[in-house]
Amino acid sequence: MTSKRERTRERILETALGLFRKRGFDATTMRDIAAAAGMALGAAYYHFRSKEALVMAYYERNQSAHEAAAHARFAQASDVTARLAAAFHSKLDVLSRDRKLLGAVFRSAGDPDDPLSVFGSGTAGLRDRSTAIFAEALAPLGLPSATAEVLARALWLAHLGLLLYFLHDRSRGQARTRRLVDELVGLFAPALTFAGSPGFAPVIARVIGAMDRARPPERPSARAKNKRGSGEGRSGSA
Amino acid sequence: MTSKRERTRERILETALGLFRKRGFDATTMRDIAAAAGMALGAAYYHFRSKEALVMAYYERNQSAHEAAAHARFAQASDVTARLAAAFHSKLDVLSRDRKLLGAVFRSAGDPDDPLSVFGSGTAGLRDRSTAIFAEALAPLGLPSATAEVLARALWLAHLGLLLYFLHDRSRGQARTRRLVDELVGLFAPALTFAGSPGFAPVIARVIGAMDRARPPERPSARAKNKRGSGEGRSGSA
DNA sequence: GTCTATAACATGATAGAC
DNA sequence: GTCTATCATGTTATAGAC
Repeated sequence: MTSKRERTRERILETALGLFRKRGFDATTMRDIAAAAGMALGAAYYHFRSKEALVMAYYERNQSAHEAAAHARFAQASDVTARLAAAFHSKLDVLSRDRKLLGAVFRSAGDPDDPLSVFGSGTAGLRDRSTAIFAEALAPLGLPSATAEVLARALWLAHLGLLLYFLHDRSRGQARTRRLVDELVGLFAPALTFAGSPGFAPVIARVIGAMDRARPPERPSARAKNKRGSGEGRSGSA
Repeated sequence: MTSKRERTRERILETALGLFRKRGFDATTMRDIAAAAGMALGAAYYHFRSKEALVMAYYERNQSAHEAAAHARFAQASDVTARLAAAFHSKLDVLSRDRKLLGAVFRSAGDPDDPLSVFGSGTAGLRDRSTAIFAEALAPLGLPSATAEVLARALWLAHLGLLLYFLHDRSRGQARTRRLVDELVGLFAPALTFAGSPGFAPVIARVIGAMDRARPPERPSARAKNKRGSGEGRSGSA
């Protein structure tokens, strides 16, 4: 039994996505969404604290879709080249209708205080799930776990870049992005085969060391939603 | 002799940067800027068509600073490892005070229609200048020009990633970012030495081919400033 | 051409009543 | 949970002073 809360949330999200797809993210206002969902502006904000939160909710849902799609493809793909291509292509498949929304995901990337930043702690769960798919793609290599983890993270990063490319790609059906995936996977996947060989151990160790030292210590998550430094508005809970 | 126009522009930009640095980009309003610069809101907009345009003006200026700083360092650095480190570190030097502004640069990255997007045609000039610095760092290798160009572009891309890391880096003096530069440069620069050797020619050719096919054809620059699909506002020049 | 003063607008977001 | 104000801000517009 879905609660009323959930049903309302769903209705808002569905309505918003429809409008985003049709007009784009910026051209769709929260008032449009609320009106189309048959409720007042405030009600929409009650369920989603910001317009970008709607995109994040969508993205969370899509993560599940990506997992399903990737797993389906993985079942047919045993070698790493095919599995990597499967991981990337299935992501593109899942997002194909929604390039217009995708930009909103990146908008907060450069703001460390934004809870919705792709790199922030607020999205860690989603990030881990996404990274896990790439780890699965690499599974047949049987790499040491530390190596596999580093590679999966690197692939997740590359996948972000790919989405950026995808989003800017005006070729029909984003054919260029599709080809780019094939070319890059074809180029680098064979090299990965060597990543487990003993000769590369020192290199791998060095990369792992560098990435470990580089990884920021998890901060206690500063829940700073207030952009306006002074403008406390009327939120005066003195 | 600087025109009045230029002097006023300078004053606005300087004031804005001061406020951005102190309070951050979002917390600084155009009204604040105009007031602090001792002029009316309209005057600020007369000189800068948008708030982000201020950031871009700043970025343009910083590009020049980076060129100067990098060249100064290049004069002392002959081997590629040192030159690459110089290129990256000088960029960080130039931006060190301004991490709070940097986020604004990335905000529009995911919007293909935004003239200020780092990947868009509106910023092509700045992008080329920035890429050129990395090409200079590689100069001692004497690589074929096609190879050098591909590598320089790749480095420019990596440098964007570095800025993203820099911006999120909360370590004191962004020490982690500094170390990351050293580690990555130390790791990859030696490998670049082989990029010119005949054995790697086929690999390089393949990468160049992939990147050429992937590069989008320069579009005739759709100067779309109008985000709101329908909202023509009052600009009704029927 | 540069700027002031002021009003207006659309939108994202919030507070407080019901 | 939902609605009705109400706000702050980016941005545009207008009319005129120098």
